Amino acid sequence: MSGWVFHVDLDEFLAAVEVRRRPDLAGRPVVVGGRGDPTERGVVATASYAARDFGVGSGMPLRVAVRKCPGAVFLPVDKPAYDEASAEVMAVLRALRWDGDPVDVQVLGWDEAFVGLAPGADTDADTGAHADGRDPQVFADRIRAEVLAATGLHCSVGIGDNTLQAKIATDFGKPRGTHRIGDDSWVAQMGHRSPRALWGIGAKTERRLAEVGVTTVSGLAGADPEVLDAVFGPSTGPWLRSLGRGRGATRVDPTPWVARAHGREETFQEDLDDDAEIAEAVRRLARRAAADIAADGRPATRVVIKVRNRSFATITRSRTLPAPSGEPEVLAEVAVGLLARVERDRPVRLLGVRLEMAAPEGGY
DNA sequence: TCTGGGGTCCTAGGACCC
DNA sequence: TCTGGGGTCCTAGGACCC
Repeated sequence: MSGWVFHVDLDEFLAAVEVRRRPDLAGRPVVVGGRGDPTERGVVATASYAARDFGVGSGMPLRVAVRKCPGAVFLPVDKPAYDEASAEVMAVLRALRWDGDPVDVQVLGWDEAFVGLAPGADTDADTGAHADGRDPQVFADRIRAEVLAATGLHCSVGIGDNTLQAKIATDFGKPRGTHRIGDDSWVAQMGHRSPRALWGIGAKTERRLAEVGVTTVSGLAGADPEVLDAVFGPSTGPWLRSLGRGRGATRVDPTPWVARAHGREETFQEDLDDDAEIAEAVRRLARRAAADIAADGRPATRVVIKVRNRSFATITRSRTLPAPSGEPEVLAEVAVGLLARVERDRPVRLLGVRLEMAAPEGGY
């Protein structure tokens, strides 16, 4: 074991950024999502805690949210504002020092990151990682205080012996708090819970695990590896078992994230039923995605389109290009051409175009 | 009351080749 | 006599996360 891992997660991030620039909204139910119009198609991206008291939560259709909380303030998703606020927070984290030693930061998304001591700082000869007298609780409180002082935003911090434990611990600390889960307390804190509590296990996997008799984290830890492999495959099976045992990366990886693909998709306010209109929409989405990969300076190797019809059935069609291309019109033609391979029998609610890119120079 | 938009990774079957 | 077997690429779909 090489040291503590911290997981920093901003509280009600999108709503908090909105409140920061509109202090009159403080304490009020605020719902950020879609274009900010709760009569439109769209879902809740973030609800403030005051809105959550009314039963509003992430992923909920805006039309449902407004029914549960008619008095809420509905705001559109303002990506540039959150990009900016996120960069502020990450800069604070990167500037942190723990007893004078620098830290590594691994960004997971707009509002969360792992933080850990950079290699070298905590390896005090052979004494072991936690034997150097540092108090992780004190440092976690410092992280919260510094982020708040520099950005005006509240966060919660999880402490773990690895990334999985730290990530899960944060939820127990929310809001505005800290919590620790370590190898020494994993079973006591997590053993009795549903596997769904683990980062990476969703509703579907929870159900499939239950079908083979695994209904708790401890049950997953002790499950027959052959059964897991047979049900989930030779890669996913061992990984699931390791989750049950509370295993995760013990090092924070500061390598900057490099995108594999860029995509654009749109759910239409009114379903499209005209082939020419559909083709034109695909062309438009392809051009936007092409602009995204151009900004990355890498050509596309493969084009994928996505078509979701009125009954929510989703079809994808893809083509690997004979040679990589960054030409918007070439990519748009390929995307439109893929439409011919979709037998459409009803109106379309969503169209998407994704461009997979060539690996950057030097690989990932 | 219908269910966003941005991503990643894994699985599985068929084609193709040796 | 039914028609090895392994490796790799391509395609479609599924699951998950923020």
